[in-house]
Amino acid sequence: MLRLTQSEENYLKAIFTLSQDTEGAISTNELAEKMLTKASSVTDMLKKLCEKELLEYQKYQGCALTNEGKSHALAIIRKHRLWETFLVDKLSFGWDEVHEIAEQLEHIQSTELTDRLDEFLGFPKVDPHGEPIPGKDGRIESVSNRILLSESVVGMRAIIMGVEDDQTEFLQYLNKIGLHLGTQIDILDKLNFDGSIIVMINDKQVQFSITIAKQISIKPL
Amino acid sequence: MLRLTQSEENYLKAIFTLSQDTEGAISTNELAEKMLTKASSVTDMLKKLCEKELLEYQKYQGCALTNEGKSHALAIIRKHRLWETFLVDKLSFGWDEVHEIAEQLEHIQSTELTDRLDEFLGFPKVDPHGEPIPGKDGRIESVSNRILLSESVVGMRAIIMGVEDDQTEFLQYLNKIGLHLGTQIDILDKLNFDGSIIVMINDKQVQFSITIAKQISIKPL
DNA sequence: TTGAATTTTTAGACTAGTCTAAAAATTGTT
DNA sequence: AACAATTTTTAGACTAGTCTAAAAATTCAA
Repeated sequence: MLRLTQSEENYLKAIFTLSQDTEGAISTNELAEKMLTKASSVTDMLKKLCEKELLEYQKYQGCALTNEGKSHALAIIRKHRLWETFLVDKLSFGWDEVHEIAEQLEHIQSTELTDRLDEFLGFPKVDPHGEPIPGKDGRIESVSNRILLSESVVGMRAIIMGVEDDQTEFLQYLNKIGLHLGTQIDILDKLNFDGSIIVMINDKQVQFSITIAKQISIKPL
Repeated sequence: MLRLTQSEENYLKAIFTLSQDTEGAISTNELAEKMLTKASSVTDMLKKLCEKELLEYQKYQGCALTNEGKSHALAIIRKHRLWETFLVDKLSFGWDEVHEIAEQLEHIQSTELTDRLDEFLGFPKVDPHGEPIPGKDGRIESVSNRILLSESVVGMRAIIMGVEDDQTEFLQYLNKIGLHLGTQIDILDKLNFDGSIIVMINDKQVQFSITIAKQISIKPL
């Protein structure tokens, strides 16, 4: 397998995740924003990754991962989520403390290590934030009837199934209001003018902005 | 604490280990050989590390770590040895399979992670090769009456206490002849002309060159 | 459908780390 | 103490990844 730099790996991962909720090609600017870098840097990297056949790229037309590129991205995501699971399950870190460390650990090169870690953890299906962990073969087991909190309807009762993992402060906030994986919630109301959602959590009312509601996934009961 | 690149960390570690068995300053060439690089590259790096006050360096006079530099080096060695212990104890790797992976893991930046790993492993005192693991504070507990096999005398009976960890093939060879930590050996003979040592291991006679004998440490019984 | 706004690319520069080749300093030997 | 051998440094170049500023392409709106 092609050996990649950390930077190349980070680009692949970013393109993959952006592709998850975007139809068609990913634009240079979109990617630059995600990578906290400049469009010109992105262009350079796209040329290089295209050269290596990890993605398709045509000037001014954005990019899309090839199968090769996708499987690289999935391998990195697999490592990231396995390491997060290790940190929480074995080293007792909080779910809000592991993202940064996993960002480093995901670049460790050794398939053997990854697979043994997977086994050591008991082949977990999801990471501490509820995100599915891709298998050895890169397959992600589809998670049943999950929707975003932003797509819920008033009156619904649901279970918290997953949250975005990349903002420490967001996770700390969830901790503070007592929201964890498996927590039961009731959708009390939605405000039409700004999309805010009012939710009952452990007998307390909490209001989520639409931005937050898009970062939480739930399973309706 | 000062943030260092992987390359800078590798130089510090190399200088530290070379200093262990060399009196006075480490020469540029010596370091270049250890780092598998050119003397000119070493000179550049020494200037940079001197600038950062991690070592003392004067043109043509070699270098020596400052206390700051030493404690950085010890922190990296601590991480390396803890990760090796993790790989062998928890993920069932062989002692001959872990060096390369630990070379990557030793650069993960998180003191919290290191200390929790230490705890998870039960605060081990030595790694799978018998090398002592520096503590949080950088202190290495002195290992009692260990000598190099090369310094043994004929007729001596001893226990294997440690081996160099950085050559996979050497470790595989030791596996093959049934030599592990704790194995008992008898020194049968030493050949004056080349320094070879003939040893009895599990009722089998084995001959070690002086080069090998310097990479094995023992405790006389 | 054309001109303005936006997006994207190019050109050129910078840093970190490395290299080769040549110059300079040190060391060793007589 | 002087010269030869060795070691070390300097000078200049290269790659990867990034940046700024300017040019080019695309998109959008009147």
